[in-house]
Amino acid sequence: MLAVATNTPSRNGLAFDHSRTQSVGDAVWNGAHGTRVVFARDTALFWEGDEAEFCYKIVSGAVRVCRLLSDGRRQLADFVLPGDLLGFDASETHSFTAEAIVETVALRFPRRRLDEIALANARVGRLLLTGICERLSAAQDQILLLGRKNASEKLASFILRLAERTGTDGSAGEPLDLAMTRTDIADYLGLTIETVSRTFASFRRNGLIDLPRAQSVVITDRDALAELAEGDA
Amino acid sequence: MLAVATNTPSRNGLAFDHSRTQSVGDAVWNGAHGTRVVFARDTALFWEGDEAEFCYKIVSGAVRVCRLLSDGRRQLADFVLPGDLLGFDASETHSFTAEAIVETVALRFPRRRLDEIALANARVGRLLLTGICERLSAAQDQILLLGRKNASEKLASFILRLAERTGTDGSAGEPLDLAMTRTDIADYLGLTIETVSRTFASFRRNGLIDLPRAQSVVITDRDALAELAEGDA
DNA sequence: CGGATACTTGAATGTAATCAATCACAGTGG
DNA sequence: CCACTGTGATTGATTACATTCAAGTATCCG
Repeated sequence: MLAVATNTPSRNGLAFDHSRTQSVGDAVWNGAHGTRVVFARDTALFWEGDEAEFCYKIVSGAVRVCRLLSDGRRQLADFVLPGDLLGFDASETHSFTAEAIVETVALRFPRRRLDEIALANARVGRLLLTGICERLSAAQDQILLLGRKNASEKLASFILRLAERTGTDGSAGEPLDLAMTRTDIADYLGLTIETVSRTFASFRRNGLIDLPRAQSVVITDRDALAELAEGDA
Repeated sequence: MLAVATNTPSRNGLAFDHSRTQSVGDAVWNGAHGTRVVFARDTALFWEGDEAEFCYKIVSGAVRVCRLLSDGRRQLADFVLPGDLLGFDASETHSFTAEAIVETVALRFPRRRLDEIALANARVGRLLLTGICERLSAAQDQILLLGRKNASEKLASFILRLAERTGTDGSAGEPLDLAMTRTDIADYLGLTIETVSRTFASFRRNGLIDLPRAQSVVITDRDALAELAEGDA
């Protein structure tokens, strides 16, 4: 399986090699079942309301799953990273828009065909089920975050979860590189860009993180961040 | 399949007969695969952190899926109604607590056994996948609600969605009966009970709903509620 | 009827949003 | 080379919405 590097070096923090999150059943995804497709930065894999013709497994890059209210308010439901599944809507149309935030490679599967495969091979069906359960679990974490955490707790949770998902430790030697803009972070955490910026600044003043650049985070007090994230502080 | 009525008449709004939401594949759930279990009001089906030994399909009643922060803040991730699936965690332990909010009847399946069945019968696997996709879609709706809607929009969305899911039209002849307390509603919408109460009062003052009792909602201006819910107002 | 719980309402406070400048940086073109 | 432009990020001042704190009311159940 190819792991194509992003062509936007300044925003490649999420452009991991798929092998990093490889699961035991990945062999099932290879072969003739999926088509390898590439999306440039800021292009849509599909739009909300589109017929749900295809679903995807992300190989490299990063995707934002977002939805709009009619007056333009935007909420990101998820960042989808290599190894994750995308586009498995229960209905016939996609309920969210999916956009690449860096150049992204994905395996694309016609839903109809994947359905046939899953019916013929129950092991494939189980892989799908496991993948979707993981997205559901992530969604429930996000619900807790959005409903009951304050701005500091939200951002602390975000930083730690991103480090975990990307396999980056966030130390000075291996800073966490944010692929997404402050706008994306704000729309993910249910905040405004100003509040995100102020909270980053507050973390830096209090010695929790360092910010050599706006897109680069060095974790300097992981315990304090973890306490904040869990609401213990 | 039995449809056992709740024994708490004043809070039976969600105690539907399962047939109301019956899906074509329900026959698969019957037979020797699942054990029928009954949970009294305010008892847990399982706790966060429990080994995920069983999963469930709700037959009648209603369940709240909730999670706590260490200082006691609570967030409900979902209300699970008849026909819905529950407890399909990707990990070995449940990440949320599930509690019956009225007397609830469910079919209980050992995960291990269900896994075997799904591997042997791909149609069962597909039913599971469809059910989980529906929970994921509901979770993403909730993420938009929690992240970007204000108190009025949240409550309007809640009222309309509950009416839709329960098949109640909410008119004077068929009022919507709230099975859950203001505390549950507040913890579901990421608000306080006072704000929920004030918003109900405001809807009544403005002629959107009538509230003959605290647990009974009559929708008197569905269009206005719908505009609020979608952020158009 | 009495006690407990749930709900409602009021006043004050506080957190994050909004409105408004300014700064930093990258890319472009004179 | 350096002004010019556009975008993204930061910082400050003010406002607004929901929370918190505090009574008071209604409802349920023994």
